[in-house]
Amino acid sequence: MERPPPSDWGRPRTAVTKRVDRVGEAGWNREIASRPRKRTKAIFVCLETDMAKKERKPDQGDEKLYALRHSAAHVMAGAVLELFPGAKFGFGPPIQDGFYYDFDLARPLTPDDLGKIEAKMQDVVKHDAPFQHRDDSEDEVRDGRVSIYQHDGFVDLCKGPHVASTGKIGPFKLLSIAGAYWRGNERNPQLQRIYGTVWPVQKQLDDYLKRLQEIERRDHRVLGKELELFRIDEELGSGLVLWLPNLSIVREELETWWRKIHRDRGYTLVYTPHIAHEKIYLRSGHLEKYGENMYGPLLLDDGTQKFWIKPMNCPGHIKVFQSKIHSYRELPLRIGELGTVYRYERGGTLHGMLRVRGFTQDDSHIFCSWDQAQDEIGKVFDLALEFLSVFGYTDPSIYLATRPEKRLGSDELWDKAEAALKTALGIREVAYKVDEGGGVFYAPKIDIRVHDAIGREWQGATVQIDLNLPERFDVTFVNEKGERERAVMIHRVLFGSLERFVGGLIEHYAGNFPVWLNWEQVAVIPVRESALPYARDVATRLRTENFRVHLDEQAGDLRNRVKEAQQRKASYMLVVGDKEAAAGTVSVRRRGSRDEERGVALDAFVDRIKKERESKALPADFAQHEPSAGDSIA
RNA sequence: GCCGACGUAGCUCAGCCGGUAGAGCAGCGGUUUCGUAAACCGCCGGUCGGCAGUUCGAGUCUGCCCGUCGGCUCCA
Repeated sequence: MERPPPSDWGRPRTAVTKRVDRVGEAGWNREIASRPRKRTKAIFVCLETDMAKKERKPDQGDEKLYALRHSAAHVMAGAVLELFPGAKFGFGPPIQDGFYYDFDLARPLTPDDLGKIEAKMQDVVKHDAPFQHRDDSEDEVRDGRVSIYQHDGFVDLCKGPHVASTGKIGPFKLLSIAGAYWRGNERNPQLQRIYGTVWPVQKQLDDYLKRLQEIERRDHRVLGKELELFRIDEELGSGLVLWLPNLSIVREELETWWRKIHRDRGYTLVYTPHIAHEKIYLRSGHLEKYGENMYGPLLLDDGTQKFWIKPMNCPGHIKVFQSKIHSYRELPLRIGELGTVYRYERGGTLHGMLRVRGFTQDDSHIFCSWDQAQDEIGKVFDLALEFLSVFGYTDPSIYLATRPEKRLGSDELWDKAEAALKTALGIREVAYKVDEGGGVFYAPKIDIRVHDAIGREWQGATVQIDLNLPERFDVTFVNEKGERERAVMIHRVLFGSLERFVGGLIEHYAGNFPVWLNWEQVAVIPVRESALPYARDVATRLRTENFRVHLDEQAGDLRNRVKEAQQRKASYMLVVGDKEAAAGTVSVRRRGSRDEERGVALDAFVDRIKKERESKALPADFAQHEPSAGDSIA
């Protein structure tokens, strides 16, 4: 079946086309043409547009890696063209750890094709054909200069840089096939994208592939099954998470701690309903702006009453605030809730616990005056950093996301809000990057992104100044002059959603939770039946200290029972036999370790694990890996 | 939602060109009493994602739907 070509592709020609209409947002405007077979197989035109002149993105690698990835992408494109005559080409940029290239082909690619393409690429690499650069061409182009790279019989018109010759391309591997919209716009036709990776030396490729395996091993969906953490049941509904008993314990601990740190910081914790009358979502603008994602309506009283399931907690918190008139003396008023919301996300976007349809936000709305706003933002900011560091997330980077093109509220308000965020960051002297236009339609925001144990970046916390709802709901307080004044509404989350956060934690810890969160803090394993009474005493003692203990009463091989405790990810295994019973000691073995520490006094152990629990210490088997070596060549 | 792949017992997977399901682990019942990552024997367990269709006959072929996975788009 022939798919229609992307709408703004050029017609095949015998020479480089001169039709260059406009510069796309993606930066590279290109036309495709084909030349007589023998000499030239395909031609790309890359104009030097503003975007093209822009610096490389940091994750595309330094200049050498960029060239390597870029060159591999072009060699791949050449190989694809040989195997699929008539193939058309989209973009093929370097990306973090590799490259991709988009193609329009007569038939869908299969995994087998990847091997064939790889083989062709190997041939080209063996050939060691030089990448030749020409700075102009015989072709007319309205604006910009044409820059051509050529290797073998294959001509690329693009800006480079490339490696000197195809032989300089290091070990590579094609990884996956995926669909991708032409120019990233979902109204456009879809192309087939091949992802690949390439490295200067074999060891780096091996390391990278090992890292991919490590990521797979940590996948929260896999660990979620193995450790009985959560389940998503088709019959119950996709995107809806069942927290199994083990993970429920983790959540309970997190929530308890969350409540404590919020009460300590002057937050008022509330509960609001899960469904609400249509009126409120008409007023808030949610139905208009967000209706497609909302569950509902629920029709009652013959359809005259409409209710919707809440997708956000803000309207409820505003109603809490408005339950009485507030004096400036009461501000800032910090209203917080572990608020469960439901959003109908498109099917293809769901992903384990990281992208679901029902989730609980640790949501807070801070109502204050403009004078107080930057101070409040600063406090949230400090809290967020403190909070994230407890989990061992490191190397936070801060982004200030400013007004997007499509937005609500006057420029004057946006100026004020952005200024408040900036000042808060400035006072704390933190380095931050500006994400121009990255704000949401109703608010500029500060995002905190952190790195996990294997160097991946996660969205940590976000702070926004809402410019929409205070107006719509006429949220006010009484100022010192006795006048009603518009309140500022700061919206913030720390976890984001508990589902996403905990899903991320599973991967971050690789299932090895610290003592304070672990569902099985101690496994008590008697060597044989004769030690069972003592084992019971040990378990009882620990339970008195509020530890979660698994007492292993089954008969069987000790080795096997230790293995099972390791597999359940118990933080500690206490093996007790007749010797321990006589001495009042335990033999301590830590999760992940093959060594045991014998003859530890029970009291000493209790003391140790209590300290570990109270300090929320990261587990001994937690290792912070180096961030991806990926972006430069040492 | 879109492109592609996939969907067999609680889990991981086998099942050749269509002839009416098989293993390991888990579970259960025994046996084993054993000092730190898999003791032995037996048993139970499957509307082969769902609904249609082709066929004498479908887990195997076709269509639609649901779900999952890799991405795109979107996002907490």
